[in-house]
Amino acid sequence: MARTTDGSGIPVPQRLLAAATRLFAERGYDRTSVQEIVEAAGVTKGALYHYFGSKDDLLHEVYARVLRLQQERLDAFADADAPVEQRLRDAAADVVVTTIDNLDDASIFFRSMHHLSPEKDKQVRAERRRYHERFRALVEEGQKAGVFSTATPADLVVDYHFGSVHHLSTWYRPDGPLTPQQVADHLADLLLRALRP
Amino acid sequence: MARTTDGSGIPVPQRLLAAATRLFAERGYDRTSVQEIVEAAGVTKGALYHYFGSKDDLLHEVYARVLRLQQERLDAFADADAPVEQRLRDAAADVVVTTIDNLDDASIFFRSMHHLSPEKDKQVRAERRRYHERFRALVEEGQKAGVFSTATPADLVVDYHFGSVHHLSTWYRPDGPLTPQQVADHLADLLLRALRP
DNA sequence: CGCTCCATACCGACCGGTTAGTCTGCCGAG
DNA sequence: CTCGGCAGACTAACCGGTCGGTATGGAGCG
Repeated sequence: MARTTDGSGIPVPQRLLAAATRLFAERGYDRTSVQEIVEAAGVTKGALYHYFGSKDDLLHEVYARVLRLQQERLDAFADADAPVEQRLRDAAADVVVTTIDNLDDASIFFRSMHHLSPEKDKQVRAERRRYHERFRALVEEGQKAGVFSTATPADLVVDYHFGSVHHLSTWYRPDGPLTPQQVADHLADLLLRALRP
Repeated sequence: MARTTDGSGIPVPQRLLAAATRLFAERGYDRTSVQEIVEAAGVTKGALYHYFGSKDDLLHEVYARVLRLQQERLDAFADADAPVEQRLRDAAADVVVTTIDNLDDASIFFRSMHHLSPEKDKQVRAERRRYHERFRALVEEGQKAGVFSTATPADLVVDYHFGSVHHLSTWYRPDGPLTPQQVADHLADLLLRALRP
């Protein structure tokens, strides 16, 4: 049996990341001590600093994972072979479902950006920008094709929708009346309805 | 010359609140030390703890101010003598303008709620709820009157719009191409367009 | 008018406690 | 024997909050 696992069979780095994610979402980055993270992961500081350069690194890893996941999904929907209305609707709904499925990541994402070191912050912003622009391109495509209204600049439309995604971690509760898919359908519908010519 | 002012003529408690607001928005609540606040306000800790019970109290004051302001404005627009479409549009646009005019407060508001003590958090949540429900009532009124679509539950519509307001502090820059009023008109327009039957 | 006295406003050294990060060394696998 | 993987005691830097002390303006009184 390798030393890198305990009874759970999950490697130490991933256990640390999972514990950090949960705690960051629960109490916030600054209110979570390194000691708490390692205790939750069942190791000690030595292990943490063996795999990660700093507490900040841990946060950055959370961001990197979320960004990679969302970008991949958006690309898949945007590249699909379907009318632009359908592709936008699918992408808009998917980001909602994915966000709800990873609400911890989402609340960390939007609440703790300012805790990243300047260089990591720059990197994260660059990746977010890529994501935003891919989404905007979808809106612009529909506008040029005449199926979406041009009354509102595409940038604003994208920020409008992401605002609601951003906001999810504030109000969505898994034990509420709506399933993630239902919320996603409603929010995507609102977006598409706002874009009707 | 009274001791409660320096050359600026602004009383100490307000100077402390202003300094705290700026610093909380800039670096976050936990990253702002009490020492930094009192230095920025040109006083010492003795003065701060003379007027405020704790650092937490300072944060609570920021929340109280924002909530009072927004609630007053919403009530005024909602009680106006105009068609419901107009009242909702005005209220939706106004909250955007007011938020942009106080972007520091806004970023603190949505990023630092979890730093409030449980009782203060409860109080703030209760006031937010009142605000949310007043807004929702407007949407429901329009839905019952048949001027708004009933495809989406009113609660979700409200969360959708507030998501975009919430999001403003992330992307809006005063030196950008759009004035606060233009952004507000666009966002209110998106809301009303999404609500077309 | 002048003197006393006190509430208010504020100062700043200090305290107990916490924190991120370091470092030395053990341990078991290959 | 060696080396990655980890333990855990340790440190230096803060941090929020306290507290005894000081200065000032005005109220009350003779």
